[in-house]
Amino acid sequence: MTRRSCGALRARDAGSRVELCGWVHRRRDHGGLIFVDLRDRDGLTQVVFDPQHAAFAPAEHLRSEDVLRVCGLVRKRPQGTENAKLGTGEVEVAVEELEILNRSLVPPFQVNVDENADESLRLEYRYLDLRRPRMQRNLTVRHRIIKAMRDFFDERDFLEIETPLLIKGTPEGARDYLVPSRLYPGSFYALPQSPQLLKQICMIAGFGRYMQIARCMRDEDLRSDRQPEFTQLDVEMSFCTQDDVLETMESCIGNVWKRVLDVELAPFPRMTFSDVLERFGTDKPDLRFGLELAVVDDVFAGTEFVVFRSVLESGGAIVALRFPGGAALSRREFDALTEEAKLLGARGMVWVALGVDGIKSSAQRFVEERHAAALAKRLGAERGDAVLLFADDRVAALGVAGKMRVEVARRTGLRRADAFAFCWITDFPYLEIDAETGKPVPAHHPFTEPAPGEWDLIERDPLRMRAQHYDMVLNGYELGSGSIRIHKPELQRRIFEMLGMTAQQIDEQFGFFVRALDYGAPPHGGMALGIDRIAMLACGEESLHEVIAFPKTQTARDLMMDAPAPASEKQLRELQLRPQPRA
RNA sequence: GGCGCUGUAGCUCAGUUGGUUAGAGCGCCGCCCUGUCACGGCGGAGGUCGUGGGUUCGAGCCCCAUCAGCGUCGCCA
Repeated sequence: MTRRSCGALRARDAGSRVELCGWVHRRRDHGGLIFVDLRDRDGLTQVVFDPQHAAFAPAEHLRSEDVLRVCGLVRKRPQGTENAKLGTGEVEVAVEELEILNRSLVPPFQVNVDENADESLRLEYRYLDLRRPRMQRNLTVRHRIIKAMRDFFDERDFLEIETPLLIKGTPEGARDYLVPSRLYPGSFYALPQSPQLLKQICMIAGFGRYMQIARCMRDEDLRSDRQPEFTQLDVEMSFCTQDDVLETMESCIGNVWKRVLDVELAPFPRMTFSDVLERFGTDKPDLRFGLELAVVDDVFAGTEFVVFRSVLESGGAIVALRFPGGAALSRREFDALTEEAKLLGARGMVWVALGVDGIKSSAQRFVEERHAAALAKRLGAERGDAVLLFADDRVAALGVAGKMRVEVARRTGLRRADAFAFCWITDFPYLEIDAETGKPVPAHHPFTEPAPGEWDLIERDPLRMRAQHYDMVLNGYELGSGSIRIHKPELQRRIFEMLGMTAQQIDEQFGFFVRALDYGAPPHGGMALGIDRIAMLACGEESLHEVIAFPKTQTARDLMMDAPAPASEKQLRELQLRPQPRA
């Protein structure tokens, strides 16, 4: 008698006696014969109860999700009753012994059917939701991804080093989750937004090659692709160039896709930030389809059309997007599309339908055959397509056109669910103008090394300075960023000063780090990739909820545990905390 | 924090212009059935429509507020 999983048995096992443990997936009671599909993580096996055995009577009262141990004889199913849909479908187990290990209440939603429950109900009864095939499959894929990553870096002589969860907060960046200190009332640990400084210190400590599957927390609002608590593949290397990091991370992902999904990835295209913005209107382009944007100021040079003319005169741009087959849209549909564009931030939208019987446009009087021909040529559009035009200041027009590009692709079915289009974005600007203060601030984090030979721009033309910073993008999602770090203490202080920090502030907040740089910090760089997003896309899912065992809702609650929850008086007293009455 | 969508039976949903006893499928309960696998057949129970207020002779439907889930903008160095 051997224990087997519910997905294991095959025709060759016929004749052996086995023990199976699992949940009642479904029961089919024929009166004189009862079939039960027994389920575990591995699959389903049909077990049969025959009236000749003592197990038959209790089997009449089995219900969905009861937990069983059965023993019996594996036998081939009678000819013609095999089930090709099941891996175990050639055989069944004739039950000789039944033990009901536990009963289940009637579940609040059907566990044996995918896709039928409300999100909040699934989260409240997450243990039942996780029993379902979809979540079992997704979490298995997630496990394999993480395993493949660890194996890959182990093979390359990286060391996994755990960094603490209770650390010192940083005022910059995302909002910290704070943990009050009992021993130091009024003081707080912060939970890491990332192990950034700690992994850099690991380089200073001489470990050379670090990786970690790291939990990170950010107290910001959620999205379907953003959780307050997430897992990242965190990597750092010493004595490396940007190309070294890119090669390492690309190989890692290539390995993961090969080992987990058996998909051979092509080399990732590399694009500069300014290039990708011009072509796709975003720094995280979805490259599963073309539909590249075109700036068509020249096509409309000297136009009488007041909207375009005023934008051009004020230094703005007109950005064109091809809509394959879009000429078939009705005016009503174009109007709806225009509204959609406005919701995405467009000031307006001009459409040009390149119909077989001529041109139609929302700016009919100003769009002539020569305009249409020029647009078609620039975009590679054909008769039957439409062209959408957005006029605004350059960045805004590109941005809206970029969002509409994705919408057009969605409508025309160009976003293939089974395609994986990775790319690298490089040469980001080092600084951007802070919208509130109008001052230049680092576009990413302040530990990034400027592009080679561009340090001196910090005095002359800081906004032209580029960063040795890079993003990995997949299907329009940012998977993660990395950079070559500053390793010279004086340069690091320089950046902090540019941020407006005094020497004292630098010492209070980052003193430990700058001091570490003072003691022989090697040149180093690295990257972090969001494992939740990687798992989501690898599983073909559109929400992180589907690849995280116990996710938070959009309001950062755990519906199963009902967290967060108030602390007891005793706990608050010990921490010397007192909740403020609500204003 | 702003805007939007959703909330009706255990679950997924339908519910006409506000008008008697709020429907369906699945699930559940009972009976029957020895080859089903979304088993089948017969019968049955079950909801006052997220919550609170308002308009009205009358509200699932209209209005206001509120809660929850989701989407989106802000935010995410």
